[in-house]
Amino acid sequence: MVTLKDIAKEAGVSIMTVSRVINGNKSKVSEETTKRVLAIIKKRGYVPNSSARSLSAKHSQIISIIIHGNGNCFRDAYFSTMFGSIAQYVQSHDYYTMINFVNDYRDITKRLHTWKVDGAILLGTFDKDILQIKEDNQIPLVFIDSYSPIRQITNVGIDDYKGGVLAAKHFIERGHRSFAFVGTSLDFSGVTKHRLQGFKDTIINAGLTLKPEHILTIDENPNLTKKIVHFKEPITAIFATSDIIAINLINEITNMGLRIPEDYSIIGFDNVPSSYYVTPKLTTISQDINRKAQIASDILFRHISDHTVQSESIVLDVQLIERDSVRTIIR
Amino acid sequence: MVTLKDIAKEAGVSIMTVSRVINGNKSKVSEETTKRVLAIIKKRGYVPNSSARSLSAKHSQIISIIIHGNGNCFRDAYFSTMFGSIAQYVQSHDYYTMINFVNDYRDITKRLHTWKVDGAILLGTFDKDILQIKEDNQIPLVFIDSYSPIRQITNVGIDDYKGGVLAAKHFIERGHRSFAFVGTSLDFSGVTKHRLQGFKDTIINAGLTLKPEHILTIDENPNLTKKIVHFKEPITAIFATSDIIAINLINEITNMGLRIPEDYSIIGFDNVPSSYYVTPKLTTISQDINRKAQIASDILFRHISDHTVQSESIVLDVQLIERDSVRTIIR
DNA sequence: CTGAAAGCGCTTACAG
DNA sequence: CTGAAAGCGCTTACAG
Repeated sequence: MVTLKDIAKEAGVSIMTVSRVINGNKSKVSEETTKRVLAIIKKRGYVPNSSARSLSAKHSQIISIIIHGNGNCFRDAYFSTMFGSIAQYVQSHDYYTMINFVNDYRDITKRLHTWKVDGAILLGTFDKDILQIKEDNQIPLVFIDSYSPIRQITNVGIDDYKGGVLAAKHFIERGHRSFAFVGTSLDFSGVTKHRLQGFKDTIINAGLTLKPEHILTIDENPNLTKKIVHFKEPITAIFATSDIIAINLINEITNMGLRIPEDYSIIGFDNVPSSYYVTPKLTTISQDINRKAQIASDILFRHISDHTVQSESIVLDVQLIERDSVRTIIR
Repeated sequence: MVTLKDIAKEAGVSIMTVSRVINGNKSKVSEETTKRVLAIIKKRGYVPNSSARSLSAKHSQIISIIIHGNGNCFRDAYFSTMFGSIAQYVQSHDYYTMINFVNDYRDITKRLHTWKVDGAILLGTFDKDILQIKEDNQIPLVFIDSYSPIRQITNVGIDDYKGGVLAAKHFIERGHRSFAFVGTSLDFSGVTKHRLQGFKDTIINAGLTLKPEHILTIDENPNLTKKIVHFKEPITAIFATSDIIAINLINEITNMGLRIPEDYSIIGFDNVPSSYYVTPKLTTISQDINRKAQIASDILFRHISDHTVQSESIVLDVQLIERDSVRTIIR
């Protein structure tokens, strides 16, 4: 393994000079020396030892992507597209990315500290533990899609409330009067809560109602579709909190011999590619995943290069993409 | 930042003793001391400094997942499911995973050496550079889906040839006599080549032909679908080298006012969830992604714990999942 | 079962 | 523009 020392020896300079050349402090080394050292580095195929650098410099050039959940998250197109996009940005900034799955927020600290990670992007729902996470880890932290009463955090999210509003409006405009909402566990996710709130508020403002028994979570309802089909008071419109859920619903309802959108109209969320390929093409609330990833990365690196930067919350817009899964009811 | 030294001082022992406790060399430390040290570690929230450990131990507990391509790979459900699954296995083995995108194989060496990575899993097509990669990086390397004339490499793949055979057989059994093949660039991918070979051989063995002009790559044919529809000698059966390609074909053909499977029958590859949700449900060649990920991880860790283990190539089986995208032609 | 010494390969801080 | 010294926080190898 070739080291700084080897290069220095061959170049007839001290290791400090080589170190400076490598770190691009060109102004401090004569051009001639720089050239010579660079040539030797290239010839010998020298690669700096990142561990040694981290140990003495007290930072690592590592960004951690913290994921609340496990590897199965990657089955969700929204999630994996976001992840890929972030990882790409991190690498293009010349940082290394580590990936960490966590269930308990306390795992985060260990994983971040042990590598002296320079910053982290947190994907998933950490809502109630955010303050503690922030206190335990005094490095730049960017949350994605988190909700917290704590103001001083940096979060990149979308207007989930508006998403709910748009869905409800669309249903109402199309003549629907009876609704259901399907999401992931409300206990956990601020995202789901806000989508529901927007949906509900809009319905109520229109003088209609969203019955509590028509608000369902996939986690607690193994026979979700059956339940919906057998509601005491039948409904015609279903708002699902993700395209994955919506597509599953379409599939199960269709398998029961019913039709979308004739029997049930459905709106999804995320606008993943599958929402376009499913039959009928899914009407959905779209968000710009790439933009979200880019903004999150940009903010993170800005915070890393200047620790005095204030925390900021970015809320991206959403819009309804009208396709074929909502029918018009004429009375 | 609390260090070994702090713990040692508080426990009234040397740092060596603390080090031994941390690394689980219980046999070498008295039970009483172990207990006391452990308690202090917990109390102080001590986390070992991985950089320091790497520097002196000359290994890192880091596994690198090397991806040939960029962040957009994660848009492919096959790819991202595989990735998530591997990352999960790595973490459950108490290793850290780093993710590296590379275009040029020479990037690999730098990224692996700088962190003294303990092992790597390589996703994507490295076929022609494999020998060089292996020589440059003397650590356990597991390739996934690579093809190389080099025998002494460790690869986990599937029977791509058989996949092609199964597709051709199915088409022929269903009365098809004229075929097209759609894949990614043949220059690059052994996977594609073998799928094509199996497809072609089977067609030829049945006394039929696969015309060279009916073998298309998506990279070099922007108007792929149009081309297919306007073949001089029309075809009825299309074998696509991935579900993504197949689903895109279904969509574009449908948009042109033609029908699947009535006008064109299609078989995909991978059996990703979307293949089930698309209309018509896609007949496809399925592979067990999770199993592939698990086997690759297992082999990697076996090689890490014992460097003398021989390289091995695993070939997993594939099967045809019959759904609704192939029609029966009765003559 | 326990510890003192040396060293891993860098950077920081200081000196010239 | 260049360098000698000290130190980052661990592990290895040796000694007892």
